[in-house]
Amino acid sequence: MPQSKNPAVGGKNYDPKYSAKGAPNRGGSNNQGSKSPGHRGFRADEGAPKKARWNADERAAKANDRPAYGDRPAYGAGRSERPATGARTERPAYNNDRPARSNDRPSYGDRNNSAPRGDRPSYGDRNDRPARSNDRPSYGDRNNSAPRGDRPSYGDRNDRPARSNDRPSYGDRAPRTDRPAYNNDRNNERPSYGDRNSAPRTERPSYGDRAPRTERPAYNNDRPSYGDRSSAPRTERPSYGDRSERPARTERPSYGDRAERAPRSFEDRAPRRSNDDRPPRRDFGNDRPSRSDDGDSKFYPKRSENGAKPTFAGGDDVVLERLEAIATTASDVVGVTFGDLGLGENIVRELAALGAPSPFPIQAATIPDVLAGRDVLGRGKTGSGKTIAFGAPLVEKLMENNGAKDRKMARKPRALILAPTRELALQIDRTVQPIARSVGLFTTQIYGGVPQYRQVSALQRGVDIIIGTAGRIEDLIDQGRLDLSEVVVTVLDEADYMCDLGFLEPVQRILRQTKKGGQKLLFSATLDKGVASLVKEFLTNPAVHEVAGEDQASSTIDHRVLVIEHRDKSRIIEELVNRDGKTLIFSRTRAYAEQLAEQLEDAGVKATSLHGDLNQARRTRNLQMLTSGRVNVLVATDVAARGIHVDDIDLVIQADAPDEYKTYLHRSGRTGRAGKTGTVVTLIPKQRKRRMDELLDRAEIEASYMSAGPGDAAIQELANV
DNA sequence: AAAAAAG
Repeated sequence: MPQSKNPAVGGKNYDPKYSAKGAPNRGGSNNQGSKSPGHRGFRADEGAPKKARWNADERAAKANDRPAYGDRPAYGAGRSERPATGARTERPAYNNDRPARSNDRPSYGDRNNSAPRGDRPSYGDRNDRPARSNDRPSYGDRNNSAPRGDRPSYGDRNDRPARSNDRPSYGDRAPRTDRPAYNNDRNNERPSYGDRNSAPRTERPSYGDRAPRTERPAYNNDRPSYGDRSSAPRTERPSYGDRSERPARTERPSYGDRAERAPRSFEDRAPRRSNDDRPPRRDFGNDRPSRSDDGDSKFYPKRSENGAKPTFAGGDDVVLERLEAIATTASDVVGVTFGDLGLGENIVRELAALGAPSPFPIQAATIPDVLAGRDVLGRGKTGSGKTIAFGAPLVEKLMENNGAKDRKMARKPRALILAPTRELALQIDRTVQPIARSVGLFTTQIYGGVPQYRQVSALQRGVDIIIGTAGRIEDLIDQGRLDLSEVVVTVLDEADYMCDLGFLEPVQRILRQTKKGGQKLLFSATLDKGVASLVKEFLTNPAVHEVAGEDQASSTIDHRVLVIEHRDKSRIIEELVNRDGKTLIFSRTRAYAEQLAEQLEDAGVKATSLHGDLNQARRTRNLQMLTSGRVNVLVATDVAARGIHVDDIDLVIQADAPDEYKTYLHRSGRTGRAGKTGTVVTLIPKQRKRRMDELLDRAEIEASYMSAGPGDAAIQELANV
């Protein structure tokens, strides 16, 4: 019997709860509900709301219903026993696969009452958890809130008048969103014990360090709080999300230098490789230019002397194919300030505080057009400052038309930023939020994997900018809790990726919910014709920008290909990772990422993993572990390929070679940042050599090949580059 | 194959 993910209705495994997944018409009023009243999927019948939501009591009851630990699936249970893919939270934790772990620690039964392990405060604290909601200080901000259990339903919350006054700045609050909600974590979604175990016990410095609650993944630790900001020495400030994705001002190659380098003609650049990276689309038909046309500069008009900008003919497939763009060179922006570009004083000041005193080329190129209200396609290589390129003018625009004066409750959001992964959405918010706050606008993150409560309540208080991922945004729309009809600016970050199979349709559905004629901004380091369908439907006469002189020749990345025997892969990786400095390893599958991380840990390497089979709390925490340096090695799937910034990754290992040149570019773009050097090592079996050649060719990357086996000195040298 | 939704 085939393992269909979408069994036919009535099939043995059919579960109405999941039937709407991915279907264009979601919220499926035609779905069957459970016939038994006690079942969570029970549908009382026609008059009922389309989704019967649990109330607090039901939730509590549900929590109590949970089987005792002893009744749960055996810890040794393999993944195959896991329920259908959809049921993430219920699945036995990963670490079930980690038999080694459980040996060196007491049984679960012992654990609850056991004495503190190492220097970690007693687990007693944990067992007391239910009490948390009472003494937990942070929610005290919401001074009047009833205890969780009694809290009014979401629908009632509009009535709370006090909110807008005592609301702490979003800047201060942000970490909470990230934090797995207590209730959920404990009652519904409590990380399985298996999950917990996988935290590297020995390295865990203290309980406080590891609980997401105290540690607040990613935020406070890494940078001074907003309050402290002014006093924090700018230069010492660690990366700030995307901001740091670009070279530190002081360290990047001077523009003068870059300008002097014989500028590689724009004609040679990216568009060429875009031509045949995917099967011909019907849209492009016979008009697809052959590769030999590439050098024909008539497709790439340069900026004319009078500065007149060639325009992009929206809907013209041939032009889009070539992604005709205005190339801005670094020398064009010398001496230009953000103020010159049309940004207001507050924003300019905030940008400086964020470490961006003057615009980068991609920013200088796109900001005026965004402010002018045009649709924009922007391409700038990884770490070239794209987040600010759209974030800052977006805020400026929102402020101009309407302003921050109108802060009424439950106002509808006016801008939307879509990202492909939750981590990226978070990171974008870390950059955009302070800019927005500097002019009194609010942002909120809307992404899955965390309870929706906080997101919904933020919406009900009223936010101006939404930053999130497709699934949860659609979910909230379906629930009637999110209304995009006033969204006048929409940004797609990693826009080409958002047009990939699986993303395109949700993105289209979301864009259709936004205000007609609203401005659309599409950005990506590898922006190409793949966005054609979106451009055609949603954009009007977009301005297309890219930055000249950003090619591999100017890169600080050393690309290596290691031709190896497949059976040696793990050992070679172990040897490569035996070094100082942060290493990011990409794996094709989640399972291998997990396995490899475990293997490295067993070998004494401080390593962890990042992939979609982890719950969001773990994902955030594990990424933070690399950021903070608590681990040196992160093994990730392509969830970490795009946009994610971690300072000082100096080695990227591709345990599995990517299939697409764009993936290669994005993965390798995690290193060599801030003008620092970085190395990318791709492991391939020799039969893959030819494919690899083609891929590198398309990516316009020059890499050196080398054959190696375990123990070869060459590997140690590589590790120490 | 991965990613993106569950109160």
